[in-house]
Parts: sequence; C-alpha cells; structure tokens
Amino acid sequence: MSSKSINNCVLKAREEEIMDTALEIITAQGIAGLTIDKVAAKIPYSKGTIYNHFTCKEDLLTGLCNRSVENLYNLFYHAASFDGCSREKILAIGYAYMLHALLNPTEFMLVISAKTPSIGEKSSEKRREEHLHLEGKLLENILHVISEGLTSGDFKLQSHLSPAQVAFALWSMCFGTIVLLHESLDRCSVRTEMELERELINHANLMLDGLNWKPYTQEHDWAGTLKKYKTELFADEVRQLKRLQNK
Amino acid sequence: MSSKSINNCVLKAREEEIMDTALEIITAQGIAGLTIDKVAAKIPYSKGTIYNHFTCKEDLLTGLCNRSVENLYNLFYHAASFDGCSREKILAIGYAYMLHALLNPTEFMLVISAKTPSIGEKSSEKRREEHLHLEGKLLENILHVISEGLTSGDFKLQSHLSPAQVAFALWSMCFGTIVLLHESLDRCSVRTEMELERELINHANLMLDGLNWKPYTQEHDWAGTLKKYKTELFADEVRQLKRLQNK
DNA sequence: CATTATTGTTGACGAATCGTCAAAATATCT
DNA sequence: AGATATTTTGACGATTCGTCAACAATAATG
Repeated sequence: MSSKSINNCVLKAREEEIMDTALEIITAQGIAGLTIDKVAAKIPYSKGTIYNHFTCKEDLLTGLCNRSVENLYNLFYHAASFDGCSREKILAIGYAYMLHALLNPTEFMLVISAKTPSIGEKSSEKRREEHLHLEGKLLENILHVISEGLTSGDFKLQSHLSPAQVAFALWSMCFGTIVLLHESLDRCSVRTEMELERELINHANLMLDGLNWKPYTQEHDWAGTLKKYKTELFADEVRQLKRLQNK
Repeated sequence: MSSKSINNCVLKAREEEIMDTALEIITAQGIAGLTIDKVAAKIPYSKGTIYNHFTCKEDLLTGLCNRSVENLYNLFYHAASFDGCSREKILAIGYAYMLHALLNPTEFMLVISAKTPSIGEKSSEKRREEHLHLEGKLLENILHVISEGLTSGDFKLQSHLSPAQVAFALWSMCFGTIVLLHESLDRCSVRTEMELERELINHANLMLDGLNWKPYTQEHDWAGTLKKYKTELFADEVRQLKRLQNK
C-alpha cells in the first residue's frame, strides 16, 4: 500500500517530465515535429515507458492541454479576486485569458488542436473526460462573478438568458478573438490592423454593454482599470510577457 | 498557348477530383485517416501526379479549406441581399456562417485545422496567400452591410471603433461560438445545455445591442426574422440541413 | 539468504506512411 | 517517322508509429 503510493508519486513526476520534454520539442519544432522517439531520447526512460503513461501521441498532447487549462483556472481565480466592481472582475477574466494565451503560446495552440478531431478522437477516454471536467471548472469562475453582478444589481438577466448562457457568451467571444488574433497561429487577413489587447477589450465591452452590465463603457475609466490589471492584479504576468516579447 | 489553356483546364478539373476524393476520405475516416496513397487508389492517377498539384498532404488540406471559404463567401453575399433592415442583414450573415458550418462539418473543421501551425506551416506559400485573400473577401461582405447601416442611420460608430473593427468583432464572436458548439468538434463541457442556433443569435444580438445597432433586441420581432431566414433567404440550405440531420 | 513471483522497462521489429526520382509513357514538334 | 519535351508512374529509402518478447528490478516466500 505504501509502496503503491510511492509508486504513484514517482509515476506522476515522470509524467511531468515527459510532458515538459514534449513541450520543449513542440516549442522548438512544432506539433508536427513531436515524436515519441525524440521525447524518449531526451529523458532517461525508453519509448515503451512513455507508452505506459500515454496511449498515443495524441493522448500526450491532450495531457499537455489539460495541464495548461489547470494553469488557466488559477489565473481566472486570481482575476475574480480583483478589487473592484463586478464588471471589472469579468473583464479581468477576459484579460487573464488573453495573458495566458500570450504567455503560453505553445500550450494555447494545443488547446485548439485538442478540439480538432484528429487529436481529440484518438486521445484516451480518461483524458478527454478530464478535459471536460477542467473546462467546467473554468466556467465556474465566470459564473461566480456573474452571480456577484446579479446580487449587487450591476446587471439584470434578460428573461431569455440563463447565467450559464451569459458565461458561455463571454467565454466564446474571448476565445474567438484570441484564436483569430493569436500570433502563433496563422494570422488572419485583417490581423495587420488589429491588435489583440485592444480588440479583446473592445469586444468584451460591446457584449457587456449589450448585457446592460454597469457601468457602461462610456461611464467608467476603463483605461484606468486596464492599467490596474497591468500594474497590480497581473503585474507578474505582464512583466513575464514583456521579457518574453523582448527576446 | 491554346494547348496551355486546355492543359490548365484539365489540370483544374483533376485538382477538383483530387480534392473531392480527399474530402470523401476525411469525412469517412477523419483527417488522420487521410493518406495520399488512399487518394491515389481512388482516382485514375498516381501518387506522383497528386504531388504535382499539392506540395504535401497539408497543402491539400489548405486547398480544401480554401474551396470551402469560397462557398462561404457566396453564402455571405446572399445573406447581405436579405430584404430588410441593416441589422437583419448582418444577423443573416452570422446565420449563414452557422448554416455553412452545419452543412459542411468536415470542411468547417478543416478551416480550424488550417489555422493550426502543424498544418498551416507546411502548406505552400501560394495556398496560404490565397487563404488570406479569401478571408479578406469574406470581410468585405460584412463591411458592406456595416456601411449600409451607417448611411441609413441604423447605428453610429463609437468614436474608438473603425468599421473594420466592428466587422472583426462580429466575425470573431460568431467564429468562437460556432467552434465551441460545433458537433463535429470535441464538445465542450457546457455543450449539453447549449444549442448552437439559439446561442449564436443571442451572442450576435448582445453585441449588436452593445453597438447600439437598431432596432434593439427588444424592439423587433427577431423570431419572425429568423423564420424568414429559414423559409425564404436560406430555404434551400435549411432543407438540405434537415435532410442531413435525418440521416 | 536463495528462490520464486510480480512488476516494470527496454529497444528491436513489422506495418504504415511520407515524399522523391529515375525510368516509362505520352504528347508535341520538325 | 524520328527527335524532343512533357507528364506520369510506382518502387524506394527514410521516418515514425505502437507492440511485445525478452530482460531487469523489486517484493514475497520458504
């Protein structure tokens, strides 16, 4: 029994090592450049052992994707703790989403790839379920801020919308914007004129105005709020990002 | 010279044949199941000939993707001809986007895959440029309706937004919603409670309200407009879709 | 401690796929 | 017809995948 739990701990560490190495390779050579043999060559274990942890290459990719979503969860959690009104909190979550995508381009890219059938279909059931579970946890953060906004009276639910629908609207809007403006992905045609941070804030504000979530875009100093995100709430992350972009 | 143009015509037809066959295989066996050898086995030409048309498998996928965007362009064009106010036209474009994704799930999936570096990176420069060009043409349709809305006074540009930014906001919002709720892709965790058509209309209306694009959601019979889309503007497409879903 | 049982690890192997290219087939020109 | 240019072909070497029989390490037993 104790031997078992020691084993689990060792196994977990090895799984992390495999994933770290895989991420290195993907960052350097792209998803297509990832090979189980290459991973095996970089760690003190063999190919067979890797296949004891992951059923196939795609399963490994989904594993990486899930680890990334866990980190995103923590960032959302932190965003929801912003010291301000509910609309500032919800916008902070959108901003956190963007920061995460910029700070971890490789992993963000993996989230999209994992939604692609060629990868999703082949992953193990276990990891696919884990992925759904993690996405659900992500949404909980948004739902929490929504209920805060409702109780504080900052906005009212339109009769035809549930809190989950509002959360999903905000999420999918951010997702679409980030995907289409993400540097790591094939730039879309209008990209040259578009700047991710500015557009994300614009889109979010448009939708929040549409929800009548107060204070409206025109009634509040959102540039000031944005500055607070950068200098207070996500000071660390923004610093990291600057370092990354100067390289 | 005449021989050249005959050749081009023949070559074009063969390219279509290759793409049709590839699409069949992908529909049946997924992107991962697509193999150049399998395509060659289904057409009266050999592998080498396929490589005369497409530099690699990924290039073929991007080719399929582009063909799909061309069809989408036509659908957008048709949507913009809706006999109604500008907001009804812009909503029609969003609806057309959804119809296209539902009618051509395989191809829509390819559009996402093509944005993924593992595919995008390896495609030929020629086809990637073509892709950007086609996306630009898509946006033109939206921009046209936006300028119509502006001249008719249905909405006014907020000072910090350009027409292109408005077009991009609507596009990325639709894109995010469709991707996350698309059946062919890995269903996201909240999917069970969400229904694509309903959410797409909701999201679009939220953003259009945020833009102050009149008439507002509450001031107009949008259910009636939706019915018109289904029975008039896109009667053919909706019929096709029903047939597809009954199978 | 020696022996057996169990569990974990390895890397050589067959199968599948990729993209190439020299040779064969076909078309064009004189 | 014969020479030349173009197109097509499919066998080939190179990769990569995932498996599995053999091997090593550890635990259990007498």
